[in-house]
Amino acid sequence: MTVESIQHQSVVDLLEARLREDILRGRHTPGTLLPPERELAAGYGVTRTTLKHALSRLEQAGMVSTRHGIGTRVRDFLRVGGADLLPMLASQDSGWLVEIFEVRRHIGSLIARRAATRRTARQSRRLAELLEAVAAAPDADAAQLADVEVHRELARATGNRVYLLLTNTLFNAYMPVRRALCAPFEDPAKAAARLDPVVRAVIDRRPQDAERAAERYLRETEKLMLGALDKANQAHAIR
Amino acid sequence: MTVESIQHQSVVDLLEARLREDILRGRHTPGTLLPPERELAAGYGVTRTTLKHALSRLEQAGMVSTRHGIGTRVRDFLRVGGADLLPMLASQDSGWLVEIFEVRRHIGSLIARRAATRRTARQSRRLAELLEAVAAAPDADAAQLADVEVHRELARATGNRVYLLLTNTLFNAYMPVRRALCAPFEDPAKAAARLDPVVRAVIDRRPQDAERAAERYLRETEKLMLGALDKANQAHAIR
DNA sequence: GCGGAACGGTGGCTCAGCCACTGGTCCGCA
DNA sequence: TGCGGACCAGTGGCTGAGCCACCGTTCCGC
Repeated sequence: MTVESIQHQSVVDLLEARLREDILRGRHTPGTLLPPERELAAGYGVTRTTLKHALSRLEQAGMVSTRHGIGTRVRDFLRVGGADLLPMLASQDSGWLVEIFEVRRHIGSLIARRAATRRTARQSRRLAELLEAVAAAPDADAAQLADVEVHRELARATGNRVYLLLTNTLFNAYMPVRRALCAPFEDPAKAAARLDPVVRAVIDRRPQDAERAAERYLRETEKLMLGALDKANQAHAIR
Repeated sequence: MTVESIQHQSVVDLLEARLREDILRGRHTPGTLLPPERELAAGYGVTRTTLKHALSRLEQAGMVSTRHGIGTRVRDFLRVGGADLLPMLASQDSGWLVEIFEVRRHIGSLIARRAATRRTARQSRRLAELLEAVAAAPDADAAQLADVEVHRELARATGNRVYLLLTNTLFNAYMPVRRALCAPFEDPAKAAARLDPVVRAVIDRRPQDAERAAERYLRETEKLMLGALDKANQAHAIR
């Protein structure tokens, strides 16, 4: 049993999730003012202090903006929000996953190409090690996490720290739902074999090949993930 | 003088900024526990409640992680953090700007290419309008904001909402320092002229041209921005 | 020797209250 | 009648004290 599987949902966490959901579902329209804090807190059955903690997080996430003496306004977050909204959007509506994967594919290819021209010797060694770790993973879950590490190292090998942060953002986006997406890693050895051409091309400094291999790898992985997801959804629908 | 005339920096805002700075400057090493909340609050001269608001934001930003009964640990945010850290990193150290621009160039080209194949008729019209708005901007500041709108619409024209969020993230990263980067927009008409080939190629559905034009536009703009920044830094150093 | 109870320390959350900011109203003066 | 300033009601900002829940350790009794 891993640490992350059991999340202690604190009151603030729950409240935040609920507020977010109410906003995403359109109960509070973008552009309008939320009810006063005292009223809202009473409505959700919590203290104003607790409500403020939750609102404060939503504000930092860019979903609402608060002004002293005025109130709290729901922002048009799809217009001005950043990629850090993705985790909550993805767990709310799986339509986002398709779009996330597409972008991941494009950017992943970019990263692989660039890593192939910039990687250091040390990073080559590390990539080889991490690929080994994928193959040696005891189960799908561990393989999935090991796979993420390989991609993090690829991003690091671009020599541009922003690529690493971007990769993290995209991974974070499907971390909350990753359990449903571990199909490609059921057989860790095969997963490692699919990933191998990418790592090899980067180590051998073949940018074009690296780009193509990454594109291919990401496309295959995506297909397996979404295939499993569809199947699950169908089973769910039948039931 | 009471408060900063323009900025409404609340206590929580200031406290958050200060904590962040202390972490970024290495006063609290990643991996270690922060002092207990009661102690930390006393140290900063605020209530525990207020401190918690600030910590709660930092936690959501991925810079610290709090566990009940244990304490608050400083996370290795460069390893696991997302792109939403960029605004604070960029305003802390201008070295980030160079890397942000590079990624912006790569992804901007990607977006232009894709927009050229996917844009709708409505989006074409809107792009043309927004380009007009850049040319008609009264000053550099307005031109810069109008320019951002064009890029947002380009991202929207990819048909993939994740690209819009990503674009927002990258823009947000240099929004805090954008005043120092308005050099390319001193002459709004010229700025619009530089941007014109990109918009035109997208409207005409010429993906390859759009990609190249975007690459070129972003490279030029970047050069102007960083050139102005260097000059400012030199002047600053001399003084 | 070992298992469970107790303890000290930590964060989670509540409560009641006062302060500060905003926008509108209303009154007094010209 | 027009207008400017004082006032007021409503809103978020912040406080301080307090209690609860959780964790790791220690210590005691079996």
